[in-house]
Amino acid sequence: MSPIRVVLADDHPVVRAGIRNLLEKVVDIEVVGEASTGQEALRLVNDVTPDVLLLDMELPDIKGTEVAQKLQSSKSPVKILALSAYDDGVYIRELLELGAAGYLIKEEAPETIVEAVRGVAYGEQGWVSRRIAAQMVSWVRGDEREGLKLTAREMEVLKHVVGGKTNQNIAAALGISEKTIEKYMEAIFAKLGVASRVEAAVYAVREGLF
Amino acid sequence: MSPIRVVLADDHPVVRAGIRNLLEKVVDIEVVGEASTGQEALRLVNDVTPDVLLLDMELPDIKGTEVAQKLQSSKSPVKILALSAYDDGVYIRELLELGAAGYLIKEEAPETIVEAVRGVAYGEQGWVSRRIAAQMVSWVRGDEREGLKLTAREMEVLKHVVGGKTNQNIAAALGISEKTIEKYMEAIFAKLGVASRVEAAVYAVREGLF
DNA sequence: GCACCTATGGGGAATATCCCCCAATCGTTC
DNA sequence: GAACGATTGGGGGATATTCCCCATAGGTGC
Repeated sequence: MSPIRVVLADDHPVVRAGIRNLLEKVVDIEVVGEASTGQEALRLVNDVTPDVLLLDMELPDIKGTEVAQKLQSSKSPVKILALSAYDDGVYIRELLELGAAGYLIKEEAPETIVEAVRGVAYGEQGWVSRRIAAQMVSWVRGDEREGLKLTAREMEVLKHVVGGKTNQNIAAALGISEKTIEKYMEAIFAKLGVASRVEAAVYAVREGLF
Repeated sequence: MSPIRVVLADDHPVVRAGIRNLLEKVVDIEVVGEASTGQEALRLVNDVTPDVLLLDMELPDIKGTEVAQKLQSSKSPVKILALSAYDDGVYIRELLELGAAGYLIKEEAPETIVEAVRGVAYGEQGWVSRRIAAQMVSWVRGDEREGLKLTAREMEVLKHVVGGKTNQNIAAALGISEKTIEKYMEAIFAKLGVASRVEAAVYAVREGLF
């Protein structure tokens, strides 16, 4: 059987080296490319058509979720195995909804990563870390607060809030009315369950939304 | 000559594996221990007395700066080489003031890490990444804002700000006038170099002040 | 002793924020 | 085609924030 072909995407050379070393210890996996940015990752996947893309969420240019989205819409057959330092709910939800085959956190034991790569390569879906699984339980278990998901526009506004912008600034930046920004603020507060822009910003930073 | 003995402290197994692999490729370096928490790192350094401690700043239990401080006050001869994903000024300053031998960012090329370990082991001081060096230039160059350090009271106020409290709330909580809180806010903004409570809160969360 | 920092407070005014009210358009979904 | 969500916008008003002005009292340092 031919080996599983893997592309690594992570902005830290050390992390890439670590994973590459890890995967190449086993005979049935071959690392066929490394990318340090989202753009590179997309290009590489197109060029070398790997079986699995090990995709870090914290890339400098494009967000991991966007990379996944682009691959999904381009009907790429690559299996995406997301890798993140954080177990933040928003990312996980988004990723899995975008059809990622799995989601691992970096605290994971090295052997688990090998297992996961092998698993998704052979078609397993929903390969997630134990801690992620625990978190997903809470979503299913009653507190399925639909509101958690911000719209694209709301996320954009929130990003500016975190950047310390005033409603006026944000309105100018987005080219829409300040009144509309106020509307978004209200929606954001309601969805995040907070009562002020400061709390919203703190929430966003803590959850690693940006 | 006996090899350089190194202890790795990082909460991500993958990162540890990567660095270990990297360092063990060269004959004059030996990894004699791995820690995933600050406590473990402290214990390991005492037990195996390595030459160099490669210390990640984002540990789950104790902050990297505290680990450095404890080692410093216990007169440990270990050379601390700080490792962080971020080039944030506060950490760097604190670390270097605590006598860390160097500060690397994870974006660093693998070979540089080997060089840095070797450098500090042989007594070099102030081994920093190029990007860090660039940042330090701005500190030296005139804008030597000593004010960066907040007073105890200011920290207390800032903590409440992060908690989403209004000036009125904070005044009530601290049993002082709202007007005084306003004064503290102005001082905090000036010292942190921000222009609003939102920015101050975001700064505090990002720097892990609480 | 005098300068300096920390902590405390008042007055006033220009903005900014937040929370209600109201509404239209466009796309998807049932 | 009707209902829903996403996006856009207006009006009005109660608070909150920020930035100036001013001040006093206590501690530390040289």
